[in-house]
Amino acid sequence: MSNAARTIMLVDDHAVVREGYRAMLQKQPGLRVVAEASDGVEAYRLYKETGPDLVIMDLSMPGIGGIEAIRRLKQRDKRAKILVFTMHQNAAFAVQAIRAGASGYVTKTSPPEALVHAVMDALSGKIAISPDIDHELALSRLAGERAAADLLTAREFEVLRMLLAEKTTDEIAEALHLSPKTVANLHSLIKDKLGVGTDIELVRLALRQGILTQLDLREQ
Amino acid sequence: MSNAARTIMLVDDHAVVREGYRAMLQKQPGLRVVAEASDGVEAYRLYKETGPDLVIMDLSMPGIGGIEAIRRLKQRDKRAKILVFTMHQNAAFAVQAIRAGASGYVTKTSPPEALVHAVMDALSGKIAISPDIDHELALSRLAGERAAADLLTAREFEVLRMLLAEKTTDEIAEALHLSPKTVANLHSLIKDKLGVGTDIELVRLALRQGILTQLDLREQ
DNA sequence: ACCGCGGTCGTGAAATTTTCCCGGCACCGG
DNA sequence: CCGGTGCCGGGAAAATTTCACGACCGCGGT
Repeated sequence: MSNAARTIMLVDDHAVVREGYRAMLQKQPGLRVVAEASDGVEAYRLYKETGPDLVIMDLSMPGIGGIEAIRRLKQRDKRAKILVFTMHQNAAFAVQAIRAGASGYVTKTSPPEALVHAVMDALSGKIAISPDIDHELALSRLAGERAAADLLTAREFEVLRMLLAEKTTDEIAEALHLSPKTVANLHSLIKDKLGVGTDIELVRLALRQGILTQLDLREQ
Repeated sequence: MSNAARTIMLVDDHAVVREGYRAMLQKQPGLRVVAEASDGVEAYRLYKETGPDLVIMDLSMPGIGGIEAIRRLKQRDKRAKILVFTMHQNAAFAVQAIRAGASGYVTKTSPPEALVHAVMDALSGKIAISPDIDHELALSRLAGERAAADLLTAREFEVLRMLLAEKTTDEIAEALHLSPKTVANLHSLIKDKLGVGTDIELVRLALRQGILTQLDLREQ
């Protein structure tokens, strides 16, 4: 064990949560919080300045989301260690985060020890996953629910995104320079591939898989 | 001012957030956290035991949600003071919470002082609303977006709920002992009344208005 | 009692959309 | 070159959505 304290940066848009992190982490000797950010771009800036040993990051944040923030941090510093700590008990998010380069995924419902434990794991290079997420992942595998992104071609996925965001078939057709007919065909094909019967199921699936996050709904 | 410390109960399913509350509140003299609960039923039990001056409560919790928890607490003790502190920057939730009897609604993105301030307001009998929610409310009024529940008749609302939850028109028809034709008519009428063109917009509206919460999506 | 009104339920027919099957085109690996 | 796959759209049948209409019921006012 090294003598020097390991440095940590906190990234969460809720001040109260950052306070909570601090209260939990400062009980642990050998850890020191050296920076706090409330969104992705601030996190990037502060990372450059302070170069912490570990970043603890939430996923849902204004501006660029947590996933994108992870990607950018890893792009800048391949060895950056980022532990995701979020309320989303959603396997799809965990998969995305790990793919983006996260060193671990812990949900906020976990007991305080779990966070400390995960921090230690991450610092020593291990990947830490919450038991509840492990379970979710296992379930989704068992259910054979494949990720929409894997199942659909790029074109189909694009149309799906627009269906969820835009309004009518015709608008999508114009935006993509396609015949309305083709969009309708794709719409039908997508539902077929994803195994849903109605548009409402489609939206629900998209939400489960994190294609459409709640946050997206508010903007528009 | 009374000499005795005002007592507070924290209700939030995320341990880290409760830690955060504590760190923020203990800086304030005259406040004392006397109980912590992680869900609605536990909150109810502890309220009976400890009878705090103020309850700080999150909305999204396992089991009975925060809104229902507020209702039950107020039912037991009409004078209970409950301050909602949540991540949901959603006017519809705020309206529901206040109607259920909450003494205030503050979002987690608010600066720490805002929470302390709201706590003081609530303790002195005032109703505290976050500026961002005020703004949301104003916007929704301006947009003339009426609550779906007000706009629809009981029957229509029932069908809407089932559309969002169940699957096909035929299944709803059977469950409600209606002709499939009638359900289709209602479906059409609902979209007309709510001013949406597609089912996808319908789901998004339902999410905005809190008719369908994200949590509902996971269960089923 | 009578009326008007709003909500509910259903029918039928037209308009639109969804679905299904098809062919053409381009690209890629064997 | 050929088979497989993705992409783009046409056409026609099938299903759904929409619209107009009528009937019933409960309710309050006159």
